[in-house]
Amino acid sequence: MKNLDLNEFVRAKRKSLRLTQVELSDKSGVGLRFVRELERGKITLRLDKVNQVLKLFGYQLGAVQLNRNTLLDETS
Amino acid sequence: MKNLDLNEFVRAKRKSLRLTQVELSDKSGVGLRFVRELERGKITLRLDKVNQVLKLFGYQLGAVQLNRNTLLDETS
DNA sequence: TATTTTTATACCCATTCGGGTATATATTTA
DNA sequence: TAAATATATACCCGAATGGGTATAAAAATA
Repeated sequence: MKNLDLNEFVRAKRKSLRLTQVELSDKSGVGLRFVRELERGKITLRLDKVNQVLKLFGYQLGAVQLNRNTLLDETS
Repeated sequence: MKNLDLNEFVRAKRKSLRLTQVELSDKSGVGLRFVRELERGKITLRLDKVNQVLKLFGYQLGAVQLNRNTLLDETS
């Protein structure tokens, strides 16, 4: 199954910083292919690689409750 | 302050349900070795496998903010 | 329209995850 | 104490990740 908006979150954050996938790849240190697979919603990615990207945005992976309406992006 | 690490979270949740690693392995469908590596804090795990475990607790992986110096911790 | 930029697929392949299993080391219980 | 249970560590190995690269397609720009 798709990975809970994580892909959309990354894409939105990247766009908000006006970065291309190539630039995000360079800045985060992960491969370009990884950035693309991440934004496309691949679910078998490695935790450390995802965190490497999220760290640029000031985020990291953590356990969040299901059921709760997290459809709203509270980036305010 | 660190937001309860994923490995500690899993272990705490498992203990609260009075499950052994073997039982968690069976119920979640991941291998026993994976459960142990997860609770030991291995960072190169796969997203889908971690989510397979978290789902049992009603959680899943998501992007959470770093540098949360506010005191509104909902940690048990 | 044409050009440029960005993103999507496909391929090769070294690295390594993750399952299973066995053994060793706690930890708990009688 | 011993016995039972739980957890940690180590090994083999198939399968898949992720990097790099090339090409195609799409989107943006003039």
